[in-house]
This record gives sequence, structure tokens and C-alpha cells, in this order.
Amino acid sequence: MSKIVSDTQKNLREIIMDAMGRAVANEQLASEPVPAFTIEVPADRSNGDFATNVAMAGAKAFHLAPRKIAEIITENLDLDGTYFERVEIAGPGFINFFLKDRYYSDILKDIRACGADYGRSDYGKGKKIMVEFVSANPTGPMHMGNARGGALGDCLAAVLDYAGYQVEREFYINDAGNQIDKFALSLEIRYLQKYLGEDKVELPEDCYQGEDIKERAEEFAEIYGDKYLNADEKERKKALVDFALPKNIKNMQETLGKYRIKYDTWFNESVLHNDGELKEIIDILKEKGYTYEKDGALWYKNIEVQTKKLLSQGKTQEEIDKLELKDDVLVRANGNPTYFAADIAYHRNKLEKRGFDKAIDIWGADHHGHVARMKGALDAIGLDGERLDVLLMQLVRLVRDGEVVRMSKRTGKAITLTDLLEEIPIDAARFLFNMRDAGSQMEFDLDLAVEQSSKNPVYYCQYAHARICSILKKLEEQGVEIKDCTAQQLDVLNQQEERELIRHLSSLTDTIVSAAKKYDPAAITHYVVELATAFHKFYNSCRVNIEDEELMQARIYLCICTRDTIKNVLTMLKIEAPESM
RNA sequence: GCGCUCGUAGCUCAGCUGGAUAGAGUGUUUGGCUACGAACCAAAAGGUCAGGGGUUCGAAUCCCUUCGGGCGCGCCA
Repeated sequence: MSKIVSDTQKNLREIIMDAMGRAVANEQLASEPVPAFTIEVPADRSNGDFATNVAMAGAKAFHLAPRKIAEIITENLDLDGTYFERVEIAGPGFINFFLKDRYYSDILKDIRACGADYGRSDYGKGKKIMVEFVSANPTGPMHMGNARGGALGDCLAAVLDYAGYQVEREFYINDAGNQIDKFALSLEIRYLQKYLGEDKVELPEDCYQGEDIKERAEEFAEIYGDKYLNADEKERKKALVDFALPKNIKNMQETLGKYRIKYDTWFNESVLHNDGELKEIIDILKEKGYTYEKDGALWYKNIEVQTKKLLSQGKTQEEIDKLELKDDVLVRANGNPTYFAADIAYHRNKLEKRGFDKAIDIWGADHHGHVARMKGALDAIGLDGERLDVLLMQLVRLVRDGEVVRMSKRTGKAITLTDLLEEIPIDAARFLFNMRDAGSQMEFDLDLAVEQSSKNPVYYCQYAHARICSILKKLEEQGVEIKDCTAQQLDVLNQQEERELIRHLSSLTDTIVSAAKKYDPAAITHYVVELATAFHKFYNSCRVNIEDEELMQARIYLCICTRDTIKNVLTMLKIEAPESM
């Protein structure tokens, strides 16, 4: 893995500290604690390759003007044996550092040495982390939110994997509880309606109204006919669910498979109900005194748990009162546990039974009210709620011809994930859903997704890859032998566009680590678009196929590094990197 | 009402652990292929970073407040 960039940055911090140490020894600076300072890459290259604000940050402590401090530090710098060539003092007191040619050459050598692993790091130290995403209700088809959640979750998992975590992807199947009862009732009524007429049996408002329920009931009737018409209600419902649920689950698996999402685990909620884990949770909460009975139901003392936590965070009782916290039901008066109770058991299963260090859930933003409650419940059962991170995702609006669309042209019904994937390429869907931060309310432009031009960022990136492949192929056809280059031979790559390209290539590992920290796969799509731009700019100003053999070989080397890096990133996102298009 | 979240160019959005002249794509206008893929590149134009206060050497970024959009406050999930 490439560490040149971060090592250089780390090394620079030491260089600066050494210089300050010498300045103190020389009595040029007062012996004060070193202030917190940053090292960053300036947006404008003329301000150096790295810059530090140490002189400004230390103005107060040293009782000196920032520029004066900068001069003193600069006088005491020792750059021998480092990648740095020279420094400048600029603006209000920034110290700007400029790199030697060799830095860029070594980056390229390193990229080639890493090959398909370039971009990977051990930042996560192999910690076990689970990303649970989509987890759509198996009572009906998946929708647009699942499309975004799928792309987001799968790519987030990939980012964490590249950042050195041991990642597993999981789909939580809600195959138990209330919504299954509702599913059963909806199916049953549709089934009865088929034989008795819609006016004879009414579908209650809180039942699933979708056409898909009707279709399942039809399919069931085609096989079993009216056999269950006069059967025992319980038996009829069970037969219907046993028929329809596996069908729905299989559909989800196929659709998500087509979307290139492979889960390590499909976890059934019913397991928690059947093997006693749910009961264990309720017993634990009871034992710890976090429950009470009221109106025949068993309640969880959310107010108490939250209040304790918020007080410890420095909130006042008055502020907490304003939140109007509420307690939650664990077991209904009818004896059925709530979804919340099952969810506590589920997260305990992840963190305690299966030993994940961290669980990440991707939820629709409409569930944000449950985050604190869930974390609090984990605290309450003796697990650390901080081990659960919930990434909230805003809903998507589909846009076609500049207008919001809700219905599928083909079916006239709400657009399902299946419809979407039939209409647009998978590459485009996976990429475009990751162009925006999860928290932004995004518009998804259907026209853009199918557009094969530079307007469509996924094609723009793939084009850069194909273009490089084409250049290399052409050179080989002309009999050019592609040779390895030494770092010294790569030093000739000093045009501005070449430098920009190398600089961008070099930042991949750090970009992935940063995206992993922030749970932000959108940073990766941004990265590869910028990389494609850097390449296209290079291509337009620096010809590869030229007389100068040494420069040509160096540029070929740069092209190969770029091609491999684009491919690594696209592969990570499970997007094709075509050699021609 | 209380809470969460968002507000940056005509449009879609980056930038947000405080740093130098606020960026990109798209749209508009104008250039660049008899040489490696023009599915590309270059240039112009476009801004009260929603408004107001505060913190400090320095604020799109942090704090307070107002306004506006989205969402949530069930013995639903």
C-alpha cells in the first residue's frame, strides 16, 4: 500500500518540530508548548505542495508576528535527506513547502508495485464491521429508496474493506411480527375476494393495498384453487405466507444480485423469535429494572435511559424536558413483541453473539427519531451504543424531462427497483447514487443515467480508461516496446499537467481512508471523476507517442499507473472498466 | 409545539475537525482534430455561501438567532 504521501506529511511535522526545537535552543523562540497546527495541501499549487499554519497558530504563545515566527522556523529547517526542495513564506504567515521531482517518481513506482492493491491500507486494522443495508420489507417490491440504499451500502462496505476493515454485508429479513400478520391478512382477503367477490370481503385500510398482493394471491389460487376457501383461518394464512414470502425474498435476492450486491448473510428476524434471543432481551431489561407494566403492555424506560445519558453529556433537566421523551412498548397487551424489542435483540446478536466491533445500519431519514432510542437501549443492556452507527439516507426523487416522476411508464404503478434497473445501466445506477452525500435530498435524473456522453460522469470515467487502453494498444501495434522505468527516468515528468495527474493518483489511499472515516462513498466517485479530468487534461497537452524515447516511456508509465488506478476504483465500486467503448 | 436535517452560480451539487482569490458539472457564449479515441480539451460569463449577530489574526465552515424546504414525534415498521 502506498504510504509515501502520509509518511511525507508525518515526516514534515517532525521536520517542523525539529526546527522549532532548534529555534528554542538558539533562544530565537520562547520555550512555550508547541501550539496545535495543521499541515495541508494548498488548493493553489503556487502555494507549494504542502503548507503549514504553525506560525499563525503560534503568534499568541510566542508573542511574535506570524511572519517573524515563520522566518525563524525557516532559518532552522533542515531539509537534507527529505523529499523537500525549498520553502517559502507567504500570505499572513504560511510556510509553503515544495517537493523534489523524485517524490513524484517514487509515487509512480509505488503505484506500480502495489498493482491491484493500490488504494488499500491497514487503517481499519482488521476490525470486524457489519454494514446492514436495504433490508426491505419482504411483503412487497423494493422501491427507489432501496435503490439508493443498495448502492450506498454496498459501496460503503467496499470503502471500509479497502480501508482495512473486515467487512460483512447483511440483509435483515423482517419475516416475523406485525407486518407479516398484516401481509397474511392482506393475502387472505385478496384470495377470498377472488372467489367471493370484492364487495363481499373488504380490504381494511391498514392492509397492503398494492397490486403485488393480488398477484401473489392469484398465483396461489392457480396452484391450489379454492382448496383453502373453507379451511381454518390460521391454516389458510400460513399456507398463503409460506407460498408468497419465499417468492418475494427470492425476487429481492435476484434483483439485488442483478444490482451486483452480494450479501454475506441474509438474516431472518424469525430466528430471534424462535431461538429465545428476543425473550432473553426482555428478561435482561426486566432484570436491570428498565421495564414496567402499564395497560397490560410491557414498557421500556426510554425516558430514564435518555435522561441519564443527556445529563452526563451536560444537558440540563430543563432542556431534556423540552424533548418530550417517551417510553416505548416492548411487548404489546396482546402478547406480541414490538419491532423495537426484536431490533434490540438483533443488534445484540450482531455485537455480542457474532462479535462485530461495529455495526453500521443504513436507514431512511424518516427513521431518524429511533437512532438515539436504539443506541440507548444498547447501553441499557450493557453494550456500548457507540458501537452502532446509523447512516441516515434522504429519499430520492426521480426526474425525467425535468419533472418529478413517480409512476413507471411501463406498468403505470410506483417505480420499483426492478423497473429502474431495466431502464438504466447498472454502472450508471451504482455510480450516480453514490455521487451525492447520503444526507442530501437527491434528484436522480433518468435521462442523464442513460446518456452516453461526458454529461454522464460514469461514462466520462470509463472513457478515460478506454482511451488509455487504446493508446497503449496503438503503441504496441506500432512496435513500441513498453519498458520499465527507474525513478530517475521518471523525473522527466515535470510538466504541470503531469504533476497534477501524479498528485491526484497519489491521494487515492488517503481519500479512501477519509471516506471510510466519514462513511462517505461519494468521496470516491468524486475522486475518480477528478482523476479522469486530470488524465484528459494531460492527454490534451502532453503527447505520449513521440520521438523522444525516454519521455515516451515515462509517459507510458504514467498512463499505466492512471489506467490501473481508475480500474482499481471502478472495480471497488463494482463498475465496469471497459478497454473500449 | 418539540426535535432532526438541508439552504453555496440559472439548474444539479462539491468544499464544512476554521486558512490564502469560494470550486466542479450542466446550461449560455466563443475557440481547438490531414498525429496517440473530439464520448476530449481551452476560454469567457455567472456568487449578499438564505438573512442577521457573535467567537478571532482569519468564518461557507464553529456558536446564537430569524426565515424557508424536507422529515419525525403510534401497543406501525
